[in-house]
Amino acid sequence: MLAIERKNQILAKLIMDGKVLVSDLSREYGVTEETIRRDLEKLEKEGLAKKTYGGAVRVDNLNADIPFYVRKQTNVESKQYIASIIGSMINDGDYLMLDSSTTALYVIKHILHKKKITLITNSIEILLELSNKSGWTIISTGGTLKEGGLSLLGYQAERMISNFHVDMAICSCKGIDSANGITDSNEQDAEIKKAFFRNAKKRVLAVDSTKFDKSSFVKICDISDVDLIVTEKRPSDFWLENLKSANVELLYEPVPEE
Amino acid sequence: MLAIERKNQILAKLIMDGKVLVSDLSREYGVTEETIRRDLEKLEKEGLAKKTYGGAVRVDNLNADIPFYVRKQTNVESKQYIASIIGSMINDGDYLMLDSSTTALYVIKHILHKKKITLITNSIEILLELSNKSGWTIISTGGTLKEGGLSLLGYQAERMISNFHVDMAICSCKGIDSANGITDSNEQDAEIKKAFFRNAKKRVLAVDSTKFDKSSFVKICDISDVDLIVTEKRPSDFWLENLKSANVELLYEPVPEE
DNA sequence: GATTTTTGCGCTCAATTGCCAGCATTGGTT
DNA sequence: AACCAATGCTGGCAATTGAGCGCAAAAATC
Repeated sequence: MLAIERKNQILAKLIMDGKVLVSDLSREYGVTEETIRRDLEKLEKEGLAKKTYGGAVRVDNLNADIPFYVRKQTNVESKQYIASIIGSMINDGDYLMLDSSTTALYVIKHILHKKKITLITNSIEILLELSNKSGWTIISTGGTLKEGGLSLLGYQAERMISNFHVDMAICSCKGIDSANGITDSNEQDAEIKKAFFRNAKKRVLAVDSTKFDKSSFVKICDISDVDLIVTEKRPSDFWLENLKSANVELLYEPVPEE
Repeated sequence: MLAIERKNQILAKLIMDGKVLVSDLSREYGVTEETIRRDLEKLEKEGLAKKTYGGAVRVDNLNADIPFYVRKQTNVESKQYIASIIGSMINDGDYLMLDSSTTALYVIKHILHKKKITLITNSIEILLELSNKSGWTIISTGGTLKEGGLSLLGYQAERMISNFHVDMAICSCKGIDSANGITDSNEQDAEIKKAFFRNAKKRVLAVDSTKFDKSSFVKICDISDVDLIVTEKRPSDFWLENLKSANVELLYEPVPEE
């Protein structure tokens, strides 16, 4: 038996059982315990096992599996909070559009208990999250896979979006600024968001407070083009006034559910 | 014996058995171990093997890196083998369509080292697998997420597919039968495969040998409509004759690469 | 027939494994 | 809490086996 084969089998056993014992493995493979320890040592170096006295245990680094998830998850609490507010506005039977943001994914997690949701998204993570969901209608925009990301972009996606009209579109952005409006860091993402907003009755922008007074390269739309902005804490008086005059609703606290 | 011939036989053995030993192969082919090592070196460069002390193992991170969807992986060896044959037919710069089958996913894993591939797929797993790939163009068909699955279906997907024309479409099926042709278990999947085939110059059907003489509910197309069938072992004389008269190419062994 | 590719040989280097001695950890006992 | 025996761990060493490299011969290709 090849050394690597033994190592792989140990890994498989480790994954299945959660733990392995040096003594067992030594007997099972007919090698000395030192050899087993050296195998476990390698697995530990690869981040797949954690050695302990007498054996090793599994290390559950599901995050490490899908490299995409490694991206920096900034402001998780803010995004969760924003997502919970948005989630509380969604009702059974709603028709939604969601972009490919972390916040959108959190929104999904908050509304998993709702019935008969129909949604259109360009996020592959959302599709994955919902692959076991029954009773919903989940439509992917299709399009070109963004390099190094899990979102679908391009004119095919835009055209697909244009075929649908929904109650509410939920998008995020990179910056919101009174001079430049709502902006994103690249054209393709911005175009998708434009398309979402074009085809939704209610346009919801999810932005954590760090995005205020920032602007990025590509304009998505004017501030007055969105219907509702959801953030995680009370913006400055300037912004309250600004949004009010632009006739944009603002939420930074949970809404009482019906 | 030609060097390439030996290399292909080693590959076949590797895929079927999961591993090969340098010492065995050296004895079996009557060449020195260096020669075998050089063969394995080439296979490793092509991404088809992983050299290790004493031999080589199949690139079998496949089982390890799809931890969530631990769906029953039937006939893994057959599918791997079929995928390697198909993979060897794909060249840098090719335009492909791939359906949402396990075999298609394996094909992807076998061609990760190719350059500038453009592909269209309705498989979410393939999108995931390729989310970190740079230099390729990866297009999702979009469409409705299949309940309990990771594929995209529906007329939106079909329409997206109809916008593209590719060199080769690679699909699987549930059954192939001389009376009923090529069949699948549900209409939506079948429609997608029809669309793939409609828009491809070369239509490749990947079927493990258990699918022969089976038929399912929905017809995809006639046997004579496909250009190439790839399977993992020599079908019966009846089928050889049948496919020959239908003018369908058949492969069940690795093809010599250029 | 010339050129490129493949193969074999001899050599050195590297990897794997087992063994052993000494040290650390554990769990139970006083 | 201190102690002790059992079990496990670590690091060094040696033996075995495989790997890598350069070069020359053989084979295939043009």
